[in-house]
Amino acid sequence: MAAATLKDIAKLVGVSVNTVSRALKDKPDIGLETRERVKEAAAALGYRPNLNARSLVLQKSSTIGLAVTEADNPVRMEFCEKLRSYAADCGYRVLTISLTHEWSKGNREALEDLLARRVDGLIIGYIWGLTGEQPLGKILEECRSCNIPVTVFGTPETGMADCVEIDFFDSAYQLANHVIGQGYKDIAFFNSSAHSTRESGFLQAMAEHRIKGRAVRWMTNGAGLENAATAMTAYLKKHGRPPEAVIAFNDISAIGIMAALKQHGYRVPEDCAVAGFDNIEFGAYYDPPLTTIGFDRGVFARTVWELLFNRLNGSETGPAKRLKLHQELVVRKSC
Amino acid sequence: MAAATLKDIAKLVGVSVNTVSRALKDKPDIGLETRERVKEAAAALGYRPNLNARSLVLQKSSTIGLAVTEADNPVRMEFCEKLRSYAADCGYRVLTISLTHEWSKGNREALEDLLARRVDGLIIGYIWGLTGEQPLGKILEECRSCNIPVTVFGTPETGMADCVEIDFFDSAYQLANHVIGQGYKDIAFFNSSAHSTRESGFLQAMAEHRIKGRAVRWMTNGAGLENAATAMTAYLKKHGRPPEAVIAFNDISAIGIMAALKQHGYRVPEDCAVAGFDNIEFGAYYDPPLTTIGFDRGVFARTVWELLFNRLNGSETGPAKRLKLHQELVVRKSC
DNA sequence: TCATTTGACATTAACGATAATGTAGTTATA
DNA sequence: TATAACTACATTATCGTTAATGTCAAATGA
Repeated sequence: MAAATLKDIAKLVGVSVNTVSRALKDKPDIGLETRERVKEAAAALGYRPNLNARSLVLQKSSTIGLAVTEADNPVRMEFCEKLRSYAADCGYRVLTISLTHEWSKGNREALEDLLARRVDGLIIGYIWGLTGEQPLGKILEECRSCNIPVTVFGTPETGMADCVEIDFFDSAYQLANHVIGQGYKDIAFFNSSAHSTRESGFLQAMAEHRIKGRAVRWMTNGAGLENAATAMTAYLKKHGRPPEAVIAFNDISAIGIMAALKQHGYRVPEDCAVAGFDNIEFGAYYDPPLTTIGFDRGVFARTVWELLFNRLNGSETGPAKRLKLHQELVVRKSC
Repeated sequence: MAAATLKDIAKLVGVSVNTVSRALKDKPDIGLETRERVKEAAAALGYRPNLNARSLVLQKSSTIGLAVTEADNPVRMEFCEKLRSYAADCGYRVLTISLTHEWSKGNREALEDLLARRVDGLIIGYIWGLTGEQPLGKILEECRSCNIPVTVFGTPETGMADCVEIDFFDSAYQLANHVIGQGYKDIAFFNSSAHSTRESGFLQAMAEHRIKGRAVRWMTNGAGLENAATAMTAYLKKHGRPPEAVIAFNDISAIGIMAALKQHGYRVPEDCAVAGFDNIEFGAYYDPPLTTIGFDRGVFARTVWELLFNRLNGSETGPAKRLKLHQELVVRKSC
C-alpha cells in the first residue's frame, strides 16, 4: 500500500537490500542476471527512492533552496526557471519559496524550512531595504556556521555571502541620460521607499547635465501597480500637471503610472514620457510600449548559480565574492 | 561545523538523546530542570530538527506538493499563497513546483521529485489539454496505489482524483450575455487550441440570441501576450477590420489582443470591445480597464485545500469528488 | 595441490529522529 | 514492612538508504 522500498524489492527477488541498492545504481560486484531481475522488480513495484532517507545517510540532499520575493513577477519566474535548469545540469534539485519584502514571520519560517530540509546551499534574491537587518543577517550567520554556502543577489551586499549585484546605479544613469537626450528637462524619478541606488544614478546624470532632478518616494510596501498609480495621482493633485518625463522604479510601477496618467486624461509620451526598469514582457504590450532597461536573464542566472556551485564543490573557499552585472537600454515608444 | 543534532545537545547536557527529543517537544516524563537545560543547549547550538530524519521515522512528511502551470500568472501566485496559508494552519508545509502545459520530461521529473520526497498529498492545477493522457494519468495511478491523496483543479476531471472545477461554461455564457447585452452582434471568441468549455458557453449564449458566433483558434502553446497579439493581427489581415467585440480566452490574451488592436490604430472599446477571463490585477490598470470575469480566490484555495485535507485526515474515504465553482462578472470600460 | 585472488553476494553500522520498552530510585498504598 | 505505583530517566528498535566489511565458493597461479 505504501510506497515500495528496497526491502520490498529484496524480498521479491530474494537478495539482500544492499544488493538491490547496488544493482539499481549500476555499481560493480553485482551479477548480470541479478541486476536484471532487480531492475524488473523495481519497475514492477513502482519503486522510487526515498530522498529523505538518502539525504540522511549521504549527509547531503543535492538540493538547494531558492528564495525570492515577488515570485509573480515574470522576471523572477524566468530567473528561477533558468536557475533550476543550470542546477539540474549539475545534479542539484531546487526548492523554491517566495518571500515578501517586509521581513515577516513567514519569511523566516520559509527559510527555516529550507534549512530544516538540509539544503546544501541557499540562494536569496530580490530582498529590499533590510540589508544587515537582524532576521536575514541571523539566517546568513547560521548558514555560515553550518557551512551552507549562500549566494544573494538583487540586494545590497552583506559581506556575509557571495553576491551578484545588478548595477542599478549605472542603469539609472543610462536611463536618465536617454531621457535627457530626448530633450526632457522636468524629469521625476518615482522611487520606492528605501531603495536609492537607482535614485543616485538618476541624480548623477541630472547633475552632470545641470538639471534639477526630482525624486518622489511614494513610501509604500513595494512597487506594485496600485501603489504606483496612487503615487502619480497624488503627484498630479499636488503639481496640477505631470512632469515632462517620469522614470519609474520598475516596469510594473511604470505601467501603474501610465495608467494613472491616462486616467487623468494625459497622453504618453506626448504629455508625459515614462520609462521603467526590468524589461518585463508586459511592457512591450502596453500602450504605448514601454521604454525600459534590462539584461540577459540567462547570463544572470548562470552567474548566480556558478557562484554557488563553486562553493558547493569546494573550488572556491575564499571570502565572500561580489560581482556586478550590467543592463542595456530597450528604447520603445513611451519615452 | 555541520548542523547540530539531538546527539550534540545530549552530549552537552549529559542526558540521552531521547530525553532531549522529549524535552524539546514538551512531552511528559522529563524533569523541569532538565527540560530547561536542554532547551538552553538547543538554542545555544542553533539546533534545527532534521525534517528528513523526522519524516523517515514518522512515516509522514507533513508536506504536500503543489504543482501548477504558469506560475508567473498573478492569479496562480495568489492561489498558491492562500493555499500555503491554509495548509500551514493545519500543520502542513507546502512544496511548490511549476509545470508547463506541454507535458514535457521536466513535468514528470518535477512531480517525481515531490513523490520522492514523500509528500503526504498532492495538488495539481491548471493543466490543459492532456486529461487522461499517459503521463498525468500514470502519476495519478501511482499516487493512488501509494495511498497519496490528490486534488486537481482547473483541468477537466479524470475520475482518479478529487477535482475542483471552475465553471467556465457558465462563465463564458455570462460573459457572452453581457457582451450581447451591450448591443454587439459581430462577436469573436479568441480561443486557445484544445480548450473548448469556454467556447461552448460562448456559443450557447450566441445561439440563444440567434447570433452567429465566431470562434478563432490561434493554436499556439498557451494564451500568452504575444500569441494573442499575433492572433489578432492575423484576424485583421484576414478580415480587414476587427469584430465589434472580442471575448478572449483569458485576461492576458485580452491584453495582447487590445495591444494589437491599438497598434493597428483601432480604439477599444469604440472600434472593438474586449473582455477576458480571470480578473488579474493588470487588467484593472490597462487602458482601457478590462472587463472580465473572476472569483474569490480565497474561497477557491480553501475549497481545494479542504478537499485534500479531508483525505489526509481520513474524514473522507469515498470515491473521487467533484466540485464546481462559480465566477462573477467584473464590468469595466473595455466592454 | 594448496595458497591466493576474484566474483558475487550477505551482514553490519550509520545517518537523525521518534516510539516503545526497560530500569533505577523514590513515594505511596495495603 | 512489603509491594505496588510513579518519576525521570536510559536503552533499544525502527524508518529507508548507503558505505564499509565479511564470507564463501569458484577460478587462478606457483
